[in-house]
Amino acid sequence: MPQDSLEASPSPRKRTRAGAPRRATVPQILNAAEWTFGTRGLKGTRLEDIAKVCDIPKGNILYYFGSKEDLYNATLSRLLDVWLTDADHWLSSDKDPLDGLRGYIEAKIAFSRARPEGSRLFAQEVLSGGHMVQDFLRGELRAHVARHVAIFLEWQAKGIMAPIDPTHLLFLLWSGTQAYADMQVQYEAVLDRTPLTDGDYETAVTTLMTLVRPLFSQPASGALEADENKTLKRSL
Amino acid sequence: MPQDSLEASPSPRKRTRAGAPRRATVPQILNAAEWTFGTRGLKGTRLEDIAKVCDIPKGNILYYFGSKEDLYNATLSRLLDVWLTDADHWLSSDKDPLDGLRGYIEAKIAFSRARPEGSRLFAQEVLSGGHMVQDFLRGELRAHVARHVAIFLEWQAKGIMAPIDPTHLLFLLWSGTQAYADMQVQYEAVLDRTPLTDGDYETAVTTLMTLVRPLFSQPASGALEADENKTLKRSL
DNA sequence: GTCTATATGAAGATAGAC
DNA sequence: GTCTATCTTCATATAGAC
Repeated sequence: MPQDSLEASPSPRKRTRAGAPRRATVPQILNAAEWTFGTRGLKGTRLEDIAKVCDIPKGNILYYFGSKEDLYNATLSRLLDVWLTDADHWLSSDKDPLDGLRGYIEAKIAFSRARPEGSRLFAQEVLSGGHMVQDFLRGELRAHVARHVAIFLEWQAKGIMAPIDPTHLLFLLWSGTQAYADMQVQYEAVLDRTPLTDGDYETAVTTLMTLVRPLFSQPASGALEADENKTLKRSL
Repeated sequence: MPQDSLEASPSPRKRTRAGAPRRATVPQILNAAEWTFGTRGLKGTRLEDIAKVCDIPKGNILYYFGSKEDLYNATLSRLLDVWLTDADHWLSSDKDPLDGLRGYIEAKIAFSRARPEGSRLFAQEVLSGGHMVQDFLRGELRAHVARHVAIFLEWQAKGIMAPIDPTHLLFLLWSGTQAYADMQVQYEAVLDRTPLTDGDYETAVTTLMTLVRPLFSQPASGALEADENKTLKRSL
């Protein structure tokens, strides 16, 4: 029940069996809120818009959540919960690096495709200064980064990964994958396709993998095709 | 006078020598608007905020620009003008690919650093559906992409560039560089530095170059350092 | 041509009905 | 416990003063 943590629930004292409408409505509101906040921002969103999507009177939203800002926070926190856990387990020091990275990249791209509004919501928030997610950024996210950086460093210590700044590499993986949600309309306009196709998202993964692969190559398989006749052993 | 194109100037019929306050005030307003719109979005921005920065009464803004939306459009269009021209000349088929790419990447990062609000303004706009920049996306930007893609394809035809999707590679260059403006607070939180240092931005460039370099390697210089003793000639 | 006081409208929150 | 009518605030835009 991650989303309940921030919810201003009006005294759920006695374990009432009522609240059937509540259990149905609250997640519905959160979904609609994620969509609307993600595309229109906090200020750009009217509670009535969310209400209309849910087909409920706008007052009800303020009944379930105390205020517009509270709803915004609840929506954000539900999102952040999914986020990290989703891609976190892909990278570990014992797995094959390239397999792990491919899984990570595919997971991030899949998220951008499946829940673009979520990605956009977070982007909107960070873009606007990220005041609502300061704790998250300085806490959970920093820990998440530290874990992944440690893995990269381990690989580099073992000599199986090229010397590249681990943190900035992560930044590039984030931005490259999330942009397929955040900059979606830009990409659609450039590619002249709405929506983007399966093939487009596959190409996205392939392109990222092509850039990442040489970091692990002995020496550089895949950079140029049809070229397997080269020195395959490295100095280590 | 790019910004005048969208400006609702009230009948500048007779070539009046007045407008001295105008010439001083209008750019000032546009600068303040770029900042405010970029960090708070269209809806999140109050004309009074912009007015306060410029130290003028808020009514004046509506005098110079017809409406809030008109000011927003003017701000956007001034930004887009700078944008493409800025990095456009770095890539050309006769230059050395890696030099060109380094120039391009450095220019984009420099822009992210020098004018982060501008980058954020554009990001906000695209994130929100990009309705105000549809023409730009489907016109100038698409042409810009076509030019660069053509160069990449030429390099690939010559066999000096690895087979990677040119458009998606561009996407990654954009997202990777712009994120240093758009996701600035996130990066600052992760790196625990505010603001980011010269070194951080240098590392950003280096990291991107490390990923891009193998695309042009004979066969893969730079992927792992201290390893210049390998086959330097390719099959072509 | 430049600036200011006022009107108009919209959206969030509250209090009270069911 | 759930929902709705009303209040209040606040920001844009207008009209008119200087």
